[in-house]
Amino acid sequence: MTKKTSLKDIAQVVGVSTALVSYVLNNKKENRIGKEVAQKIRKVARELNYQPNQIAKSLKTNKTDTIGLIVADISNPFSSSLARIIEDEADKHNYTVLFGSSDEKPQKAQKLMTALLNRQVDGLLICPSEGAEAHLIELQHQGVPFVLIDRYFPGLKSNYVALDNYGAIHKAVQHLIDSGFRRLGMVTFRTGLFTINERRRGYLTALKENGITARKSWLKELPIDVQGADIEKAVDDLVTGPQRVDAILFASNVLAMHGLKRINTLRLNVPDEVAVVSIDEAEAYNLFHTGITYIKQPLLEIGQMSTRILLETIKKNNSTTQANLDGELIIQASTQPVVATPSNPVVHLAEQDE
Amino acid sequence: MTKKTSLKDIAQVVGVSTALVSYVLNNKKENRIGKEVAQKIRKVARELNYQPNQIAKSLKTNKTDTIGLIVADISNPFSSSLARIIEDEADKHNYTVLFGSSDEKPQKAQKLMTALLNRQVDGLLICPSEGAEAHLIELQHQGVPFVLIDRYFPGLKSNYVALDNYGAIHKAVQHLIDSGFRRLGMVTFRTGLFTINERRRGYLTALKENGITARKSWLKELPIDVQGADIEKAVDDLVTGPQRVDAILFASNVLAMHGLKRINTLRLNVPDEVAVVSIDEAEAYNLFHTGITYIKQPLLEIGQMSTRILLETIKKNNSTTQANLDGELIIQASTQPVVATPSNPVVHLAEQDE
DNA sequence: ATAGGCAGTTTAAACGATTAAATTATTTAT
DNA sequence: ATAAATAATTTAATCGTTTAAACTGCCTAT
Repeated sequence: MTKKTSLKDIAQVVGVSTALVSYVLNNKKENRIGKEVAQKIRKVARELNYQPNQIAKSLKTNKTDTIGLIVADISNPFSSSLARIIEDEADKHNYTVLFGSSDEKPQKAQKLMTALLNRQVDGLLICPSEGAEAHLIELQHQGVPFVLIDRYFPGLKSNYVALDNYGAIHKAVQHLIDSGFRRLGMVTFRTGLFTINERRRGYLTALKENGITARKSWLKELPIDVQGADIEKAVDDLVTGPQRVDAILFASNVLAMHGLKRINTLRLNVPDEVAVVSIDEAEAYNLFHTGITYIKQPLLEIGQMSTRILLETIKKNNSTTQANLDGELIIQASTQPVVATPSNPVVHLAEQDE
Repeated sequence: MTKKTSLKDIAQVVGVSTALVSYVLNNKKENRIGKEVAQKIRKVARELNYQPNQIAKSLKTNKTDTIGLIVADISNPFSSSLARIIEDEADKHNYTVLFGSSDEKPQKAQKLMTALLNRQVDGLLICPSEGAEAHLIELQHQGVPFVLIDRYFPGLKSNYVALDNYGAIHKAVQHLIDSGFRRLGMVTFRTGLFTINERRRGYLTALKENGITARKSWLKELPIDVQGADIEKAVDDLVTGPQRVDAILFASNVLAMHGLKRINTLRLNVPDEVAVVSIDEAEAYNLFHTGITYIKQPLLEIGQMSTRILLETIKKNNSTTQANLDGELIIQASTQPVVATPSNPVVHLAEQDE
């Protein structure tokens, strides 16, 4: 790369000190600088196409105007949509975003954070994996500003912005029950993550409140690094056998994606043979033969809010903000009450088997 | 943030100069450093959890081990998948990725590049928008290493890695014709971008070679910042009227997404009423009632190759690499030859109307 | 006349690393 | 014993900025 022009170059051309050039270009000490010199400096800066070296600036000011974003996988639509919102919000404040994918692996997340922090990011937006808690405490001790996104740890007093998972799933389950479904399967993750387990709690509580005994076989908990085939297997289990369900709730877009694919392959009619609700939206749902009822996460709000909180915290480490946002239940055809037909008599077996 | 330990801190504790600490921790002058001192330095560094300040290092070495990625929109699955591959490849070489979305707007792309370059990224991976050429030439003059991804300008001698668009579309069209479809619609973008126009050329040439006269109404060219409704309208036009097509080729995943949504809404049977081919793959296609034939871009290769070329160029500005990679045609049910049935006699009207 | 004030500008240190060159200490050869 | 060679370490400049403090004229008030 050819050398870029520095303050020194401008100073030399104009015949002043670099300090003065710096003052002028940063509009400091405005009233104490000669008008003509200021103008000349600005003119020369423009002519030489001066671009400040942020690295040098950062070294001195201890600020990089850069934030780090750590998600599980940037190629996941949830993550990339969020990334885009965060990028836009950061840009509004002249911040730039460094990113990395943790693959849900704590040690990879840790390595990422170190890399980002060594590059002196001013703060972090983190979608934490299971087992991240200890390291987050470490971050707090170091005084690194950060905001958790989508997930948080109830025992950790930190900023976070997340969906009210319990409430969202509770709402979805209630809707299914109100629509006449009673044998409700759920495909979710098996993990120690509080927010994910809140989804299970929402499901179980709503069933209980409606006097439905949850069957063990209805709840499919899969590892967080699940493969598509496992999800398909879970769906197979749910829709066959004497204890088969009449509705399935997918706890994430990845689960729904593979689940719907399987339902598609099995040529199951939705909602006649099985109703479906998903958490997260996905453009993909539009391609399914039936509109999919889903819980719409307030992504824009999550992204903007978390970014703003982070930038606030960077400015002055004040209070802790914790936000549990409401999800909106978007009702589509996949949970329409089933109308009885001769070939498909509506018989809800929930209370009568065994 | 609490102050991190610096070379100076270590030097003070051990009672040596910072230079020596630097030499030890970077394994320089290995044979000329006392064994015990070296060990002690390493020990103290570990104890104080020393993390080098990359900013300071960068200022001195003029290297940040950071590359910038500029795509049209990081939330687009094509971009985010690529981003993930690039991230992984960069990580292998201890590079970190800064990203930004240009929204296909040249001035936004320019602003982004300036921001990234001021942060002294070592090089750029760019998916350029229309009108970016002048600015890329500027980059070359500045000696900024960069590699274009997915798109390039034939008049610009620069590194690039892209799909062989002409060949890919040609292959897809030939496949449609071989499968018995003759009235082939195409939904693509209207733009000055060479690579996009290569898609149109592939389509028109393949038609011509097979003795099919392309009809103007078969080719739908939409603005690059197209809205979903426009795409749906284009599909409506293609599948209705006396000149209606029997197959549609979508020139990108965004186009296919909305197009298939519309086909879904219209309850058109694929491929009986209209065959479909798409460029780019998408998980979403799995949710469609029929498997979608598509051109699979060698994403992994594109991402890895472009990153490697960039890192090579950063190391020593040598030659120019230009790669046009082959797309693979993945044939699914959406282009199965239509079998005649009483209710759906196979009559291809291509040559007989008007 | 002369101290004080003000406008305009420069000096110089600092941020945290790297690294060529200089320095000091030790060993070896004569 | 002494010069030369080698080993181990330090000095000091540098990267491109920022910014407190010092400086230089000039003007004004006493």
